[in-house]
Amino acid sequence: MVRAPFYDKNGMKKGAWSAEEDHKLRSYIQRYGHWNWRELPKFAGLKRCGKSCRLRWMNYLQPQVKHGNYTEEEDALIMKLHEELGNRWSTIAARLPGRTDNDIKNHWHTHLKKRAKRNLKTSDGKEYDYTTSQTEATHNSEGEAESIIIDTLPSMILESSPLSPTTSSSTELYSFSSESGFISSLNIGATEDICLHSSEIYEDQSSGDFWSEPFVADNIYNQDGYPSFLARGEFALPLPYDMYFDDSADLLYQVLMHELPPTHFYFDVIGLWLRMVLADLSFGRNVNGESSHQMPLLNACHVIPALALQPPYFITDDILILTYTAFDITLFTLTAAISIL
DNA sequence: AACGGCCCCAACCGCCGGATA
DNA sequence: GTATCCGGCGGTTGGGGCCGT
Repeated sequence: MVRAPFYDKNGMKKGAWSAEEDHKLRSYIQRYGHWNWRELPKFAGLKRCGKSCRLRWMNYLQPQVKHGNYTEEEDALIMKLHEELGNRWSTIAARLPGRTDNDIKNHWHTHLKKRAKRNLKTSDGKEYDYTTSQTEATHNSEGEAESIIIDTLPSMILESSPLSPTTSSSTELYSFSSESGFISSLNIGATEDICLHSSEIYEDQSSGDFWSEPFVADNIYNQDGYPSFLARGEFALPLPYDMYFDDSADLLYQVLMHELPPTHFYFDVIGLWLRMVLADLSFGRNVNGESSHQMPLLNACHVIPALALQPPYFITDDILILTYTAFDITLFTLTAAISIL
């Protein structure tokens, strides 16, 4: 029924999606939203292009999406709307909750197109009375009228756009994690996990638990959503604060490289996280410092708590905390903790 | 049972418009 | 004003499944 999976010349997987891929994509989006389709597969641990991920999510994985089993009233509505709008499938889909443009398009070509032709012929020149058909169809067996719901179902998924500055506070971002109710199973404190090199971390994406598992450390945040150790002032910047205001993630990464012993086994892992987060933040704001619709704060949200997670392992007496405040991400302060043993 | 053709639909592709740099 | 990026849209395709011969 679907195309056999294969890899293109760029190493991107194409063709049918596996259950594991579905699980990774669904888990990631349900937890962090889709902030940038092109970047998303990297963080979700998928070897797919962003477009493919978007398509898979929009047409198949979204929880409110219905498959098949078109009702008579849905068929009638599609035929009526198609007569009015033509092949504007997305517009038609917007009028049918739970149905996607692709699904409606397929349904039209495989079922309704023939029926429309047949209706035109059998009605002997008379137009098919969609209104009558719909009215009849919307009465159930008890004779009570059922209205066709036009409004889109409220999505349970946190959408990334538009993410207004008002909703961009760190408090709300962190509470998103908490309200989702996921408990971290990331046992990063275990010796065998700590000793992973960053390249192994990347490779481990396919196993699921590194990137796909949530990072939550509720007890380490104060009521403002900041890490409690940060609120207590238990940090110091190794360089003038202005040094950290820069668009370049690489620059800050270089600072870290200079400040920290590169042989430290934490360094690769945390440096990698920090690099990714900073790249996201740079990417997510425009020249005026305004957050754009592509703001990947949700991604930052899922990375940052991890940095302060498991206090016995990351919060030690010898700790370096770097604070990077994006210009107007509304008091959102990115804090990375680098443990130096 | 074997074969071939059609059906169905998930997924791909190319293009477009809007936003941003 | 122009270039680039990204998401969205609609047309098309690939191939497994079904059905008739």
